[in-house]
Parts: sequence; structure tokens; C-alpha cells
Amino acid sequence: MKMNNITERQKRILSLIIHEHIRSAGPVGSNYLVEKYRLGLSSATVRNEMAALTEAKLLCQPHTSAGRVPTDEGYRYFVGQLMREATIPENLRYTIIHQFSQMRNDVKQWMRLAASILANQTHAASLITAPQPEEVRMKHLELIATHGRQVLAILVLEGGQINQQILTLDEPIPQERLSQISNKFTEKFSGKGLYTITAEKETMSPLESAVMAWMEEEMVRSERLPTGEIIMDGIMNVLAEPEFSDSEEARRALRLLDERSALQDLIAKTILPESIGGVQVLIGGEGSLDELQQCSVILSKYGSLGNATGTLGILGPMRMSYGRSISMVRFLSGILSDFVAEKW
Amino acid sequence: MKMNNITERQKRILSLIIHEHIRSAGPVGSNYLVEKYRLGLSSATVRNEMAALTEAKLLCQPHTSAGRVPTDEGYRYFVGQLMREATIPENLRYTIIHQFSQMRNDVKQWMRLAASILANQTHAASLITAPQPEEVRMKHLELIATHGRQVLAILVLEGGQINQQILTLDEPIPQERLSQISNKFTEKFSGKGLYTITAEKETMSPLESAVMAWMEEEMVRSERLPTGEIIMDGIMNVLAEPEFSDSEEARRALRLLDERSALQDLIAKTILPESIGGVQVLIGGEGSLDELQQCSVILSKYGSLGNATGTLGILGPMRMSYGRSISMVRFLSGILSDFVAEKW
DNA sequence: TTTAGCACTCTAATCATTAGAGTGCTAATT
DNA sequence: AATTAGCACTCTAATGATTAGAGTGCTAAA
Repeated sequence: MKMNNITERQKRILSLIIHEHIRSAGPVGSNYLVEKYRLGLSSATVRNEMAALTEAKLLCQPHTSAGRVPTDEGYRYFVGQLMREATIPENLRYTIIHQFSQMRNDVKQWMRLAASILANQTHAASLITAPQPEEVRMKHLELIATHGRQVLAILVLEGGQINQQILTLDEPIPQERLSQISNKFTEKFSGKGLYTITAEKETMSPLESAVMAWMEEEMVRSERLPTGEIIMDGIMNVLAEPEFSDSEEARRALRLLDERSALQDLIAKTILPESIGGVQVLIGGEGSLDELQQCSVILSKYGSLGNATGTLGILGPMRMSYGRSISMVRFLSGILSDFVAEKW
Repeated sequence: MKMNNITERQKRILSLIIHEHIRSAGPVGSNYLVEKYRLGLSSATVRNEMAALTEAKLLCQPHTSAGRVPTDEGYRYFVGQLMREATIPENLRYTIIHQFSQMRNDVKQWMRLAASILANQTHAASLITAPQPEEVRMKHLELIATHGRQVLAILVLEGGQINQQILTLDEPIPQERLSQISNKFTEKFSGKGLYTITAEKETMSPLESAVMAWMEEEMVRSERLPTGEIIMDGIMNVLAEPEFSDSEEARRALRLLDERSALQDLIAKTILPESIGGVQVLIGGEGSLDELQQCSVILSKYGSLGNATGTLGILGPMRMSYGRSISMVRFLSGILSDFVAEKW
């Protein structure tokens, strides 16, 4: 990070320009600034300062003779040094918490609610991954005969994640025998992780080892991908922004949301491992993906360390209200952490 | 439906215009048509026919002196009378079936795959609802103590749908007691529908009736909404079409996909109850929603009657290749029906 | 250090002009 | 009776010229 020598007045002006640009989506001129904010200055002075800020790569002009627009770096400086997070009004806080507590006790519902609130409050697209334990541990196994050779296998992992699949056996097996196996496995492996289970293999019937194999496969799978489940909301919010009215630009940005794998990558690359509650801000596609040149991403990890954790955040135009957005992401991250810890 | 008296030659010309318009997205002129398709006719003759078709409301002109564009009715006539479904090449059929059979035995995976194939093959947005029994019947109940007063309740319905929730009890209950209850309920209610269960209420402990209440609530909920689960894919395909480059238009159409409830409505209104395998085509928002003025929807029900059924289909620009799209929807509907019937 | 003043630049809007694509109609042709 | 050549007519989309205005950068004065 480069040391930017910037006077207080320049900081002020940078802030105002960003503020104004976020509102208007257009370049901001010196005259307009002076009049609107009653700076005790002439436009010429402001122009000089703006020239300096342009020199410092914090602003730029779309054409020789237009107002200024913040650059990526300008935004970063603003978010890092100048801005302070908005405080969320007490009654909004209250309303949101109320909505959560009224909800049925279901993680997926919480996720949906969080995504919806986030999208509405920030006017951006929101995304959230299911909470996922660092190490998966077996909790309970259930085998239910459906008909013929089909068996519905349900594996409950610690933390409440449920994996299910229909297994087709070689021959029909009575429910009794199935229950016997599932009870045995549940008793034997409950609370144990993948490693322990694999180590404790012993001689067993073909049926048992088939079930066993499935269980292991399922646990490996769960450990690797974050359940695959990513909930999104407010995709249309992004389309509504003027910078994406061109639809070519829009498609590029939104393609990302269409491809879950790319999204998981982004999250994996961005989120620091030990950072629950911390909020990370990626401005202008910073580092990672080209698709996001016009966008910013705000992410936060939620859950409780050692226990299950997930990620939530928003993706919006670079020109977004960072103060509000960041505090909103932080707030919801906190709420979800509480709910997951408390009711889970 | 009005009786349209249309000569064979006019049918030919209408078909060609639609064909050409689908390719070019622009109005089609008489000269172009004559030259490209080597009709043994002069452009003047074609113009006369086009005038007749315009009179019959099957074509229209964007301006006085432009080529012709098919109207909604034009498309409907074409789809109903003129077009024949495309045959899907043998190797594509094979490839698709192969992909399904290679998949793990998991309905959600099948849905994802179907949505993905549909979107790619038709270049439209695809959607698919989970298979859903007409009447939900209880299959199995499982209560698992997590910690403290939290209990993970799992309700398996016939057909394999799983509902879960964390219940918070008044006081901690040992796993043994929980198992006892779940066994009792499973034994007593397995295979029975909501009505029967409600009727058989009897005196029970507070704990039992709490569980009971949850079960009922969950079954009611499942009966009403189609699991809530709708999987979509290829939303970006729609944005890619030139008629939506304006992004205002695009947003209107896609808002529908953002709001699940509206989508469920659309499906409910459109799909005939006893029509598995049949394909329904809605052209230009026909009847229902204004948002879809520029769009067409192709839907088909899949599953097996009496057993679980779901709906799948696509939403694309009115200017789409109906022959291909319809046969593709029909094909995948068939495949899913087979898989759901066979492996479930 | 600030600012008034002014020349200069660039955009976006408006208007006129034009080329060309396509039609509709009439009269001639088959 | 059906087809077609021919032509006038209409409308779009592209091009270019003109202009108003927003905004800058610089210089010289305060």
C-alpha cells in the first residue's frame, strides 16, 4: 500500500466527490460541488485540488473537459481511510432481529431471509453460503426401505447438515435389518470424524460395507464443497444500476453469479480463514476476476470458529454506498453467527 | 380459436418469414426472401401474400416501410399448425441419457442436470420444480438430540422428500425418550396422510403433542407449496438476446424469475392437471402476465400420476426456435419421468 | 495562497441531408 | 385470373454540421 500524502482539504473534497458520484452516477464538477456544499472556496481552488487528486490517481476524467470520477484506487482510499461505517438505525436493527426470531428454526430459511434483507437494504445482489463445519463429524444414520431394492439413506452430520440419497441394493432387505444396521453405525460412529471412522474399519457384511462406503463418500463430499448450497437474491438490483444498462457489461458481471464454481472460488480466495465478523471489501474486481471490473464485493464470514462457518456478502456496482453496505453486511453476519451458535 | 383461411403458399411464406426472423431478429423483406430461398416468384407476388398475411394479423410491420415481423398470433399459428417438432439427433439423445445415468441417485442433482441441459440446448432460461406427491403421506420420523434443549427433527415423507427443523424444547430430553417417541409415531402414522393423522389424535404428553404439531404443520406446508424448491439455469441466456439488450425490457422479464411466488403462480395457472408428458406453449405472455409480453414459455409436467409430479420448462424470447425447444422440453420431461419412476 | 477571468476542449443535443431498403399500387403480361 | 415489372412513395438509420453548455487549466491579479 502506497503512502498517499493528501491534505485534509483534499480528503474532504475526495469524500464529497465520491458521495456525489454515488448519487448521480455521473462525473462531478467543481462548480457544482462549491454551490451544493457551500464550501467557503471558489471553484478554481477546488479545481486545483481536484487536479492534485487526479495526479495522485484517486480521481480521473472521462474526457478532457468533464467533471471527475473516482478511480478504483480512489474508492479504496476512501473505504480504507476516509469513510466510517454507517450506524444502522435502532428501529431497523430491531425489525431485522425480530424477523429472524419469528422465523422457523431452519438454517435455509435464515439464509433466505438474510439474503433478502441484504439485497433490499443495499440494492445489490446478495449471496450466502450454508454454514459448514471445518471437520465433518457423523451424528446419525438412518436407513429407510422405500420399495423393492430402493433404500433411502439419510446421513445427519454434526451441526445438522443432512445428506440423503436413494441407494439401490442387490436384493430387497427388510426394514428391520436396515434399522439394525443404522442403529449399529449410529452408535458406533456418532460424534466421530472421517479419519477415525476410516481407521476403524473391520470385517462386515457386503451390505454393511456398501452403506459404509456411501457414508464415507458423503462425508468426503461434504468436507470439500460447502454443501454446494449458495443462496442468492437481488440479482435484478444490479441490472437496475445505470452502469449496467448496456447489458453487455451486465452480462459479464452476472455470468459470475450464474456459475457457482466461480463464485466459490472467489469466496475461497477472498475470505481469510480466521476472520469471523470481519468484513472484507474487494473494489473493482481487485486482484481476482476481470468480470468484476465495474463491481465491488463485500464479504464476511459468519458462524463460530471450530464449529460451522459460512460466508455472506453482496456484489454490487463499484459505485455503491460503502458505509451502509459494509455495516449491513457486518450486522447480518453477526446476527447469523448468533443464531447459528444459539439455536443450533 | 378463429378459422384462418390461408393458402398453402401463404403458409410457406409465413414459415419462411418466421424462420428468417428467428435467425436475424429483424424484419424480413420480400426481396430477401425471394433471393435467399429461390422461390420461383417475383418479390411483388410475395409482397401481395405478405399483405394478406398482415391483413390476417399474422404479420406486422414495425414501420410503414420495413419488412414484416411475425405477431404473437403468427407465432401461435405457426406453432399450432405449421411447425413440426424437431427430432433430436440420436447421439445427443444418447449423450444426455448417459449423463443422467452417470449421476448419483439424487433428485436435486437430476434437477440441476436437467435445468443445465435445457438451458444450454435451447439458449433460454430453464426452470424445474421438485417432484411433489399430490397427497403427502408420512413415512418416517426421527428425533435427534443435539445439545441442551435443541432437538433436530427430521420428517421423511413418502416419495423421499425430507423436512427438517431444530425444535427447542422446554427442557432437555434424553435421546432414548426421543427415539421412543419417534419410533412410536413412525409406526403409528407411516403411510398415512394428513387427514388420517389429524383424525387419530389422542391424549398424549405435552412433548408428544409438540412434536405432533410440528409434523402436521410441516405436512400442511409441504402440501401447499411445491417444496418451494425451484431450480433455474441459464438466466443469462435471455439477457444475451437482442430484444433484451435494452435492459429495461430485460429486467421486466427477469423480475419474474426473481420472484418464486410469481413463477409458481404461472406454473399453477398454466399446467393442466392430467398432462404428464404433454407440452404446453405460452406465446407472448398469452393470457397471464404482462411482464412476459416479449417472451414465450414452454412447460411440461413430469413424474407419474398418483405418484409425485413436477414441472419443467423454459422461458425465452418469443423469437425462439420452437421446434427444437419443444422437443427438447418433451424429451427431458420423459427422461425425468423415467428416472423418478424407476429409481425412486 | 486564493481567486477572478478567460480561452479552450469536449459532449450531447439538434437539425438537415441522404442513401437505401421496402412497400403498395397500377398497368402490362402471361 | 394470376403474376410481374415499374415506379412513386415512405420511413429509417446513418452522416455531418452546427451549437449550447458544462467544465477544465492557466495566467495574472488580489
